[in-house]
Order: sequence, then C-alpha cells, then structure tokens
Amino acid sequence: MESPEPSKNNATSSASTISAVAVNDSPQVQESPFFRFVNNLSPIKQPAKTSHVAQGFVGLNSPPLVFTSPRISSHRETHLLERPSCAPSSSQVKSQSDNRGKTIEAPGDSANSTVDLPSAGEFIADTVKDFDVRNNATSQHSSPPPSVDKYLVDPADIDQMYSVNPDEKQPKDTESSLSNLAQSKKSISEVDRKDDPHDKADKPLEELDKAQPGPAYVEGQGQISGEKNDVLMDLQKRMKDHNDCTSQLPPEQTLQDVKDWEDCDEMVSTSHVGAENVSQDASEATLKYHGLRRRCLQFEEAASNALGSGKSCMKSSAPPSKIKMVKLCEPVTSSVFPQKCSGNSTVTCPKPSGIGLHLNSIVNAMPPGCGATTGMRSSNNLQGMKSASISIHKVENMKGCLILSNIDRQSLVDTGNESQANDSSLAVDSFISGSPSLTEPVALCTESLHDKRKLSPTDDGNIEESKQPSPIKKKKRASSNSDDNGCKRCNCKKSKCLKLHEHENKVLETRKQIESRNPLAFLPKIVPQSTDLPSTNMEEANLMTPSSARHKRGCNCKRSMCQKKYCECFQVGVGCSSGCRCEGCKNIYGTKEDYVARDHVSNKERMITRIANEPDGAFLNKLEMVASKSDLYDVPHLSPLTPSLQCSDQGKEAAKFQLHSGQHLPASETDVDMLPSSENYKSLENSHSIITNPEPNETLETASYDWQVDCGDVMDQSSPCDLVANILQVTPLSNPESMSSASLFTSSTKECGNIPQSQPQGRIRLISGSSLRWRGSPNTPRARLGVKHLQSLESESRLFDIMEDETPDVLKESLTPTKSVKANSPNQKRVSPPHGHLRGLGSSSSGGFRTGRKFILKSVPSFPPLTPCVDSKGNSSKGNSSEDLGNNAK
DNA sequence: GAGTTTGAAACT
DNA sequence: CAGTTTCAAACTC
Repeated sequence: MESPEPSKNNATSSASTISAVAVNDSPQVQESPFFRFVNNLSPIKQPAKTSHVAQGFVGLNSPPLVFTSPRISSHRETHLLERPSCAPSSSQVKSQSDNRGKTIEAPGDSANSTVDLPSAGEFIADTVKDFDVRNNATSQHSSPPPSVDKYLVDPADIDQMYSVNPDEKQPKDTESSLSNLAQSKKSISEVDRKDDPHDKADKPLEELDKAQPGPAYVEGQGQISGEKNDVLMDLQKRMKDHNDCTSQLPPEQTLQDVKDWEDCDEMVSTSHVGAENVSQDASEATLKYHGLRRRCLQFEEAASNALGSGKSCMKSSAPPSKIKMVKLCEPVTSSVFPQKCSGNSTVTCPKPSGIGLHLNSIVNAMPPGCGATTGMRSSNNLQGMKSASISIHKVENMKGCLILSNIDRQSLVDTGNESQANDSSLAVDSFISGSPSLTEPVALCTESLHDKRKLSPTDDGNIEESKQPSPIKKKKRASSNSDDNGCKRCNCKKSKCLKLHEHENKVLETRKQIESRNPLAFLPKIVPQSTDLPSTNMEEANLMTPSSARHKRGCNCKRSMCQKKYCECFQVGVGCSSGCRCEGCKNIYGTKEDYVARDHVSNKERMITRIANEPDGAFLNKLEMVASKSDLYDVPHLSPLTPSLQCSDQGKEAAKFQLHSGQHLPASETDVDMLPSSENYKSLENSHSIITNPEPNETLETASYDWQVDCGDVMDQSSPCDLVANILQVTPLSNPESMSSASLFTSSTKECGNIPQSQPQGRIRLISGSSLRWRGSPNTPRARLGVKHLQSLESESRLFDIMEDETPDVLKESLTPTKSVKANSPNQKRVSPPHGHLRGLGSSSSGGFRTGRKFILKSVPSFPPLTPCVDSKGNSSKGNSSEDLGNNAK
C-alpha cells in the first residue's frame, strides 16, 4: 500500500502495466511530450496521482491510444480477477454514466472527478473491447454456469487487486456500489500501478462517496440512440415482469434474467461505448438492472471484500463499514429492510429479496477467493437473489465469511503489511459489528455478529451498546483491552501471546508462520450457523438467537455448565452444539442437548414463517391458484416444465428412498434436483387423501404416490403454505446458478446433519412439485414426466447420497441412480432411469443440479475454502464444499 | 486488588 | 488419547 512499487505490481500487472507505471512515475516519462499531452488533455495536471485519473478522463473524452494499450493489457490481466462479464458490463455502463456525470461536475472538483473518472473512463474504452470479446465468447451463454467460471478468481490476485483499493470495497450507496465496485476493480489495477498508495487509500474513498448515483448520474446517462432505447425499454419491461415474478421466479431465472440484462447492458454499453449516452429512461431501466446487478455484484463485492477485505476494510473506515452493517442488519428485520431498500434500488427494494441481495453482497458470497474457506458462499450470494431467507442466510454466512475472510486476509495480508492485519481485523470487526469505531478485536467480532442478531434492526451502528448491556460484556471488553487497532490486548506475559501489541511485528510474522502451517488457524471460533435459514421477518429475526451460531470447536466445560465466561460458547453468546464436550450444559444461549432438536425445529419453523411472510404473496397465490386449478393427474394447462417433471420424479424417488431406507434426505438435495410438477405439487397437497386413495395408473401417478407417502410425514408437520414456500425456495434451483438458493436448504440440512430430516425431505419434495408449477413450461406431456421421472430418479439418488453424507467423500461418491432407485422405489416401475435422457435434460438439469448441489454444499460451509471456490463446477465444488465442511466442523 | 476458579493450550 | 502442567481470564470477596 504504502509504496506502489513495481514489485508489488508485478504480481498482477503485466509488462504493459509496468510500462504504464513507469510512464506515470518516471520523471522522464512525465517530462516526455506524450505525458505532457496527456496532462494537457485532462484538467488535472498533477503528477502521478492524477495522471492516471487524467488518463481515464482523457480516455473518455479523447482516448489516446497510447494509454489504451497498456490499460487494455492490464485490464485483461486483471480480467481474470474480475467476476463475471456482467459485472464489468454494468460497471462500464455505470462508469460511463458516472464519468459523464462526473465530467459535468468534474471541472469544479478535479480531485474527485479525477479519481472517479479514471477508473470509469479509462476502462470504458478498454473494457468495451474486452467486453466485446467477452460477449463474443460469453454472451452466448446466458446461462449462469459459464459466468460462474468467470467468478472464479485466484484469491491471491484478488487480494492484490482489492488490497490496492481498500475503499472501493465498501461503497456507501448501493446504487454506487455497483459502479464503485466495477470502477474499483477496474481502477485498482491501474491505480495501483500508477498511483501513490496514499492516493489509493484516500481518494478512492472520496470518489466512491461522490460516485453515488445522483442527478449527475442520471444526466450522465446522456442520450441513447432509439434502438438502444428500445432495447433498454424492452429490458425495462422485462425487468418489471421480472420484478413481478422475481419473487416468484426461482432464483435461477432471476439470475439468468439478471445476467441477460447484464448481457444486454453489456451489449449496449459495448456497442455504444464510444460516445453513447443513455437516455434517462434507459438509465432508469439500467438503474433497475443495476439494482439487480448490484445485488449480484454486491455478492461478488462481499466476496471480494472477504478476499480483499484486508486493506479495503481497513482504510475504508467507519462509514463504509456502517453501510455494510446496515445491509447486514437489514435482512434481520423485515421492517428495516424496506426502508433501506427504498432508497437505493427501486427494483429490489420492495422485496426482501432485495435485502437478500444486499446481504448477499455482504456475506456469503465468499467468492472463491475469500480466504481459506470462503469460496463457496460468494457464489451462493450471487445466486441467491430472491428469497429473503436465502438472503438472510447468505448474510449470516457472509458475516461468517467476511469474518473468516477478513481474518484470513489478516493473516495472509499481514505478511505483506503489518498494519493490514490489524486493519483487517478492525475492518472485519467493524464490518460485522457495524460499529463505526472499529475498535473491537476480532474475537469480539464474532460476538458482535451474534449480538447483532439479537439486536433490533434499529440498532444499526451501535452494536456495542445494544450487544450485551450486561456488565460482563463491558468487563470483558475492558479486560480484553481492545485497542483502536482492533487487536485484542491481553495481559499475557508468560505465554508469548501474540496479542500483545508490543510485538506487532512479531505477531505478524508469527501469524504468517502459523498461517502457513495451518491456514485455518486464525479463523474465528464462532461460526454462523449455516443451517440457519435466513429470516425475512421479525419472528425469524428473533429466532436468530446467538445459538444460531456455534462455536467452531465447541467448549469443554465441566464445572461452569457453560453458564459462565469460562465457556467459550457462552462467552461469545452462542449456544452449545454437538461439537461441545461440555458436561451438564446449561448454556443460556442453547444447550448442547437442545441443539440438534431445536435447530431442526427452528429451521422448519423459519421456513414456514418465512414463507408465510413472504412479501411476494402474489407468487404464493399463483402457486395456490395453479394448484387449485390443476389436478394431480390432469394439469395440461399447468403443463409442468420438463424440469419440473424431472423434479417431480426425483421427488418421488426421494420419497421412495425414504420409505424404504428409512433415511431422510435433506430437503435441500431434493430441492435442487427436483422441480416439482404441478401434479406432484398437488399430489403433495393431497398427499394424505392420495395415500388413502392412490391411483397410480401411470408412472407419474406412481411417482406422486411415492411422494405422497414421503410427504405424509412432512405434510403432518408442514402446512400447504410450507409447501408453497418450499416450492418458492426450491424453484430457483432449476437453474444452476440458482443453486445458491438451494444452498440455503442444503446448508441448513447439512448442519442439521444430526437432526432427523424427515420433514425437510417432505418439504423438499413438496417444493420441487411447486417449483414445477411455478416454472411451468409449456405443456409437457405426461409421457415426458415418466421419462423425466426416470431421470430424476438418478439425480435424486445422487442427491440422496450427497445429502446424506455431509462429508465431501460422500458427495463425491454420487450414488448410482440404480442403487437408490432400487432400494427406494416401492414402485419398481420407475426403477431404471434413462441415462441418456437424464443427461440430456435431467442430467443437464440433474447434472447441472448436481453441480448446483455441489455448489450448495460449498456455499453451506461457513468457512471459505482455501482454494478459490469453483462454484460453477460441480465436481470441484463438491470436493471443496465437503472439504470446507470438514474444516468447518473441525 | 488479591485470591480463587475455570477452561484452554501446551506438554508429556 | 489421556493426564498433567501452565497460563490467563473470569470470578469472588
């Protein structure tokens, strides 16, 4: 940070980058005619610092080709680091608008404008090219999976990138968050190369603050050609439809749509990159899209934060952290949520889903890069746009991930920067706790997390006050002697405690060493319970007790009964879990004994309540309507989509499996694989009656029967609303990207590992059925259902295996479909799944689902994987997820 | 503030 | 893996 030396840049920058730096930095270059020319172009004639800005600015107005080449190269180098094409695209659009808005304003404020402009302006031209190239390659894939790959980034690279601009990671405004993020990402590379580290740290923040989408932004939209307007309008329409359906639509679709939009934006931006201006209408539409993107991006951002949090968080200081904190808090309480949402994005605000996005942005998105364990979540964040529950879940996960990532970063970054470690911890703490002070030690961070959950949404910034008013807390803090740096002070004198600030350097070194030996060494002890389903309403928020989080290692109390601070679990305000070896546990936050049962029940209740409170009542209504209209066996108009059919089949299979094996599949698994058809859904609803009067004339019927059987148990516990809710949640699963949503379920189920999953299964199944309706593709003949059913069987069996075993090995060992089918299906009719067909649809869906499942599994782990998570990649994800889980468990 | 209790960590 | 020792924090007075 301090010294923008070539050496630093070398890691990420190419020769071109170096050259650019040299141009800017070297006095010779500055004196060169070219440099003069550049400076003349931009109002800012400051040396190196502004130079890059000027370049960016110049690029916008009159892009000198000379700079472009290095930029392009640099940009492309960082290209890998950047997430999906959409992010850049959005960034481009936004950057343009911002730049223009800034350009208008810029004259007055050169410093700020310069800062913003460079990132946006510089990259625009370059990025346009890149995007064009990308679009050629990737635009064709509207499907999420390909984009997911893009998300994969080398953590180290990401770290470097983000580390450069700590400020950028925490945009104050959600509106600006996207643009800022994109800008930051883009600008980071150049800024690092060109700018003085100080500038990086200080100015970006200012820029971000000013970069907020204001009138200037709208104005900046400028003018757009009629065609573009049409396109934008079209997009807008779609967006509106989306919004209407978004809550209803499965995350998958949402993601796809978002991506589509992004692609569209990209297309627009790229095509018009030159000097195009976007009309206000278009801008509005784009803004909406941006809102969606923002969500996605925010997830990414969150992930990025986790990755790069080290520096970004550190210097961002209170404001950014606050902002994020707010976002985090939002999900907790629905009441708060709307307010905050209203401000920024029109599209997402009204719905909790929007919160989810924000949350997602904050949390789980632990992108591949997030520290050692974060990887999975980020992907989830990206995907889990819709359900508030998902968002909440993500938020929690994000918190954990952020913490972890930050911590990890601490250790990792510390090596390079001593101050960073402290800063990162602070950032983490501040970020999590939302306390502006950034004074709490990392250890407290986890507490703040839990406390937050307890806190009312209104508490926003001051968690500390709201935390545990009990004197104990204060005492603890006092004892901990957390200093301003966020490092926990202690009185360890004989233990060579690394916490002692006196030995900051030693601490850093030691940490580094320790980290090298054990990457997870500095992970937070408290891990947010991934199984906890996100809560959209107050009830759920209330449910978010500290017990929702668990001590990573668990306590070993034998005398204190976990009622005193001797107990680590109690200390951090979390309930004891199965991992605890305490005796006579009486932890007020939750006893070990109650942990399993309570968790299971709570998850179920949360699901129900969330569904009931789902803001998107329309969606539920639709589902109900569809269900009412369609008969179990006659649902021509409802025509379940092919995926749904598969799902239904799968669900049946799952049900069969349960019946025979007696094992309960986690709902998440079934959710992922199964897209319940309307028929199935209805059958589920009528499961009881069906059971009594089964009419399995056809394979489909049989399947429904099985479902019913399985659902029977579920139905007892879950109301139709649950089914609907489950369906809603499940729906997203159809898309691979939607896996994030699915991940919620999976995660919950996973953590609940000990908990009987009978109910979850039923829910899952039900969900799958409902999802079918929702998605209802054009009519699908029953025959299809039969075929798909077979396919679904395979997928289900695999899912079963995966779900049953939380361990990665199990996940890897996808059960052969035949195995599960034979054992499970009471009705031998469907036993043999058509492999070919499955691979076509099912496998694409099932395979994709698998992948998605895998993703889910990964996302579930509270800790980010050390290796960059490959969310999109099923196999890798499986292994990683499992590994992560194992690590987390440990 | 001193002394005791407690659990974690390190060590054997 | 179990037992012991050391240590610092939590707790009590």
